[in-house]
Amino acid sequence: MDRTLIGELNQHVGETVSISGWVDVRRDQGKMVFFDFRDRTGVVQGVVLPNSEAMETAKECRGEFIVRVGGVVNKRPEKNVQAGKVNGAIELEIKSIEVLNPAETLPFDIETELTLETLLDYRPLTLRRAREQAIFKVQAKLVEAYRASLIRQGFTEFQAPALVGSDAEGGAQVFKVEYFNEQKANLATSPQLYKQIMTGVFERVFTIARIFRAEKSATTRHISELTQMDFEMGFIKDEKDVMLVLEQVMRDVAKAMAGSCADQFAAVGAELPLVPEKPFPVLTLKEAHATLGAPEEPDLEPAQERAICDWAKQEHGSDFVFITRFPTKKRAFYTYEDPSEAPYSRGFDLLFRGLEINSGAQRIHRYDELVSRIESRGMNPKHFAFYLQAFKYGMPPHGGCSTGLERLTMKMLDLENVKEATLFPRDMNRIDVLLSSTTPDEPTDA
RNA sequence: GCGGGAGUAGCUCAAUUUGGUUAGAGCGCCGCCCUGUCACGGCGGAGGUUGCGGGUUCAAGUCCCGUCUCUCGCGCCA
Repeated sequence: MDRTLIGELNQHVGETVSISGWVDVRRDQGKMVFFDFRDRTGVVQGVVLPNSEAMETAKECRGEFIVRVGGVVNKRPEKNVQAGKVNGAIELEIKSIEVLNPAETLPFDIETELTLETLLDYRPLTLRRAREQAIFKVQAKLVEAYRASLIRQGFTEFQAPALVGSDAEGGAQVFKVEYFNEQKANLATSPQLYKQIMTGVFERVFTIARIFRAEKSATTRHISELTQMDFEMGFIKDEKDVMLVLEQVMRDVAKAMAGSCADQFAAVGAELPLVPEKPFPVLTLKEAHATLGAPEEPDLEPAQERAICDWAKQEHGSDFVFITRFPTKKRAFYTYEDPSEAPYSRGFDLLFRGLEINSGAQRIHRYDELVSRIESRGMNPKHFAFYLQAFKYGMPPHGGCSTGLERLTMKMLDLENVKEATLFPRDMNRIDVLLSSTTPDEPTDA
């Protein structure tokens, strides 16, 4: 018999069906055994009645067993209806159970609170929890919405390389890689330079790239491998054009969350993002410090980021707030500075619920200017020759920005640690070794 | 990198303040019972080198030193 999905069982009341999935919970009452079964579409209760042929197998089944279950979809008696619960009005009267694969007892309790360490040590299993499923469904939807919004706005997606030849940007700590012929290579810390090159090709581009940072940071918002959602666009007047596109992306993302992730937000206990009808509030760095009654500094401290976001929520009903006009010396070398605006540059950060989730700017587009900026930062333009070709041969005025996917997911769902928003987080002390249990003799798929 | 907090059963935590008999609980697991449960319930049971090493003491989970790990904040960053 064909498989019926659990989420569609309510359309098959009175029919004999076959479902396949996991044993979520078993409640053995002696003469009767109840189960909750789950598949990708939902959960349903099954009941093995006294004297059923399935009883012997039912007694053997435990949590996480993979089973194929045959039975009849029944309406529940009135007094047994579970209001508000998925499939709460039906149940499966079990006629047969086939164990497709047994399972050992899980080393943790599936639906109780776990420490971060346990959560990550048993990641292949903890990801099966309803909460974790909700988090990564939301993350998938964030990527989908980001991509859809930019495509709608005329952007072309491209794939950025993760292996790069030199530490072009400086600043961020890099992971070194042994390359062919004793050459040195690094893992990319950003797709930035390739993104600019591609702007010279397609005018409006974006990439969703894995990047790697070897910073020795132990915080709730740092990981060593992360996903950066970047776009870059040509023919802008100034950084405000970039901010407008980003704001539209964030509005589309928020709309997607409300439209298709309400259940997931409820499962995690998070609030949907607060998006103002008016444009997102914008403060210069100077104004931000003034608003907080703090002395002017070259950047916002984490506590100040949280305070400004509280202010934006109170005064503008917005979970989002832009900060602009950072000192040029605090920004990356390619950041544009108009002489009339010095020493401030045309960069911006987007704060969301107390955290910087995006950083962007208008970029330098003139070759000579870029070369002299590189030199003034103590770097050698020869090392950037590959990149600089794009600027020597016709590069439009342009700008772009970069969103950290894990941070966005974290704040979207009000999670306490970015690692909760990362499927397989890498940090100073954690990297899973998938092949550690295989001996050299043992062939692997890798 | 700097500064706090923590490490006790498979999981989540008590017991540490003020050192003192046999280190407890809930969940999970195993056994028995249970015909309407839905975190089912009841009875019973197994399960511990208190992260590791050293020290103080008649006596250390508890105090001291070292070390490893986790965690939070700062720096830095997305």
